[in-house]
Amino acid sequence: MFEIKIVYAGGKAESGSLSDIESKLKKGKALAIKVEGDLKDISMIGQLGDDTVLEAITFDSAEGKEIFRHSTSHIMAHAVKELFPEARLAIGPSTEEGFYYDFDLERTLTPEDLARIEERMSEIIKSNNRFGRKVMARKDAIELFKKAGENYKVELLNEITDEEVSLYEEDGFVDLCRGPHVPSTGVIRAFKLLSIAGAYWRGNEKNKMLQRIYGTAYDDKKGLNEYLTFLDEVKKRDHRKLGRELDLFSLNEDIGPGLILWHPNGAIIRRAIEDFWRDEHAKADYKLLFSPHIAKLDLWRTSGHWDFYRENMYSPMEIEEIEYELKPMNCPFHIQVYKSNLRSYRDLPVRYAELGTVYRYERSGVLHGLLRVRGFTQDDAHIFCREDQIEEEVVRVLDFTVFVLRTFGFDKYDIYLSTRPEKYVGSPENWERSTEALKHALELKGLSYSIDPGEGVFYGPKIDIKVKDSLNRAWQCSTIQVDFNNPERFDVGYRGSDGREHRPIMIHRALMGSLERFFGILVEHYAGAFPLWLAPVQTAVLTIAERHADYALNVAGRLRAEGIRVESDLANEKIGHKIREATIRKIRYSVIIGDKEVSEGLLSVRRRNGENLGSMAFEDFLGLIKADIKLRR
RNA sequence: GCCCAUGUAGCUCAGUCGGCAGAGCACAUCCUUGGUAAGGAUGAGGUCACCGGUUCGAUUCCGGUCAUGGGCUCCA
Repeated sequence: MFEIKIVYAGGKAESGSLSDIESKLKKGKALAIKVEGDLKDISMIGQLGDDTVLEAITFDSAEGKEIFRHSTSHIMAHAVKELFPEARLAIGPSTEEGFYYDFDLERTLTPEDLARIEERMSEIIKSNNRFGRKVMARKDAIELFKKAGENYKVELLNEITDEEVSLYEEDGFVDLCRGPHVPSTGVIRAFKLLSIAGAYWRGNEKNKMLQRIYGTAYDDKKGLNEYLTFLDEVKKRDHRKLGRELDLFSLNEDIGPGLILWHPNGAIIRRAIEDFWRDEHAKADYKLLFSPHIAKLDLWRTSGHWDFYRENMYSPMEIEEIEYELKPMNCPFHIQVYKSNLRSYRDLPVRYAELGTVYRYERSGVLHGLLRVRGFTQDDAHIFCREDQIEEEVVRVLDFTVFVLRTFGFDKYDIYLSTRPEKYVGSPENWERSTEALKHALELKGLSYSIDPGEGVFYGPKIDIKVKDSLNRAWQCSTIQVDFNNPERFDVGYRGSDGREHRPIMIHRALMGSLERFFGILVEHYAGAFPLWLAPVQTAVLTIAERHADYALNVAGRLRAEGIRVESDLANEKIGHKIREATIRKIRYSVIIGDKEVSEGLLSVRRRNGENLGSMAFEDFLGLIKADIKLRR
C-alpha cells in the first residue's frame, strides 16, 4: 500500500495515503513540507515516492515563520505592482521578526500608501489564490523578466549558476523565487505593514537607493497583536524618551551630534556603576589607571590605527608643529604604562583597567541616542600575559563578565567566537593556539557559543557576548579579544626564565562595552525603574498638609545622613498628586507624613507598585531600604 | 555619507490654502490643608531650528545648512 508518514515538530506523527495526505497536512496547519532535509511546497507531494517520511513545517518553527512571511512579502509585492505598475521589484526576504520587500519606484511611498497596499493585500488574501510553482530554464526566465522590465530580477538571474530556476505565480503575479511557499494566500491570517525606509540595492552604497517596506505576519491575530504590543513596549522603554522624562541625559545641537550631557540623575547612576566597577576590578587584581584624551599622531601610526582605523578618527590638530590626535582607543596608553618598566615573566599577567573616554568619528546617519555616539567611555582593560596563560585569563574574564552582567539583571547571553578573517596578522599557528584557548575557556565554563567564522579582528580571535534584556532583545556589550599585533608593533617584551626577551600576548576586554551604551541599555532593560542601588532618587518624603513639613524635613534629613538619596515634596498639593508624581518619576518608596505619623512618630511607606506597607519606625524603613541597596535589587 | 520623514512654548502636539501664533502637561502667584496615581483660579512663557530667496508682507512658498527619527552600511 502507498503510504506516507507525516511527522510534526512536537513529535506527533500520522500516516495516510497519497489521496488524503493533503487534507491531513491542511488540518495539521502545515505550510510546507520537508523531505530528506529539503523544504518543498505541499503541492509537491504528488512527486513523492512510496513510504516517504515527511516533516510538516508549521508556523511554530523558524522555518515555518520564514516561509509564511516570505509568502506575505510576495503578496505585498503583488499589491504594490497593482497599485504602482511602474515599480521595479528587487528582493523580498523574511527577517527575524517579519519581512520586507525593496522596490525601485520613482514616486515616494507615504504612510497613506501603506494603508492602500494593506487593503489590496487583504483582498488578495481573501481570494485565497494558490501559489503555483513553475520551473523553467534560466535563460527563459531572463527573457521573461527582461520583457517585463524587471531589471533587478534579470541581474539576480545572471548571477545564478543553476541552469533551471523556479518561479512562483499567484493570480497572475509572477516572481522569481526559490520557495517554498504556503499553499495559498488565504493562510495569511494576520499581517501588518510597519514602515518605509531607504535601502541600497544589495546593501551597497554605490548602488541605487530603493524603497523598502517592512512588515510582519502571523498565523493568527493573537500573535500579531502580541508583537504589536511588544513594539509598543519597546517604544515606551526607549531610552531617549525615558532619558528626557527622568532627566537623565541630553544631546544638544549646540554641542554636537553624538556627544552626551549627563544630567545629575544620569550622573548618579553612572557614578554608582563606576564605583561598583572600580571596586570589583581592584578585587579582581586589575591595576586601575588614567590616560590622556589626546596623544601625538605618531602613537597612532605605531599602533596602526592611523592606517586601519583612520576613517573613524577625528582629524589631527597641530600644536607646536606636532600633530596630535583625539584618542579613539586606550590600548596604546596601557602599552606605554607596561613599557615604563622592565617586566619579568614573574610579573605576568599584568592587568590594566581604565574607564577610558574615547572619541570616534561615526557617520552622521548611524548616531542613535546613547547607543551609538561619538564620545564615550569604555570599561576597558588590557591583560599582558604569556601565551600559555591566555586560557586561564580568559576564564577569569568570563567569570568576571558573568558576575558583572548578572549584577545588572542580565542572566541570558548569546556568545560568539570569531575566528581568523581573511586579512590577518600573526602566524596561523598563533591564531590556531589562541582560538583553541578561547574555545577551551568557554567549554571549561560550560558556556555554549556559536562560531562566527572569519569575523575575528585582524589582530586576533575574539569572544563577543550579547546580553538578553527583559524584552529578550540581544545587545552586544562584552568583548574579549586576543591581540598578537600591538605587542609586536610597540615592541613589548618581558624577560623569561631563560633570561631572554619574549613577546607577551595582549588581551583586550570590555565588560559593559561603553558606559553610554550600557546605560542606554539599562534604561530600556529596567524601563527606567532602576534597582535601588542605581536609582537617582531612592525615596520621596511626601506631606499631607503644610503643618507636616517640619517632621518630613527631619525624616528626609535623617535618611540623607544615612547616605540615602531622598527628596521631599512639601508642595501645596493633594497626596494623590504627589504620589502620582513620585510614581511617574519611578521612585520606588514614598514615605507619607500626616497627622497620624507625626503623633505616633512613625512613617507610612508605599511602594511604587501601589503596595501599602503601612506604618513603620524610621529604623525599620531604613533597614528595608538598605537591604535593597546592599542586595542591589 | 546616502534615501525618506520631521523640526512651532521646558515637554507632547495642533495650526496658519502668505496677513499680530494655539492646546494640554510642566512652571509662577493666589485660593484650598486635602490620607495613597492628576483640587480650583489667574498668570508668565515662542525671532515657529538656522541662513538666504520670492513677496507690500514669510512661521507658512522656494533653495541651502544644521539637528533629530526610520533604514542602508559600520560598530561599543
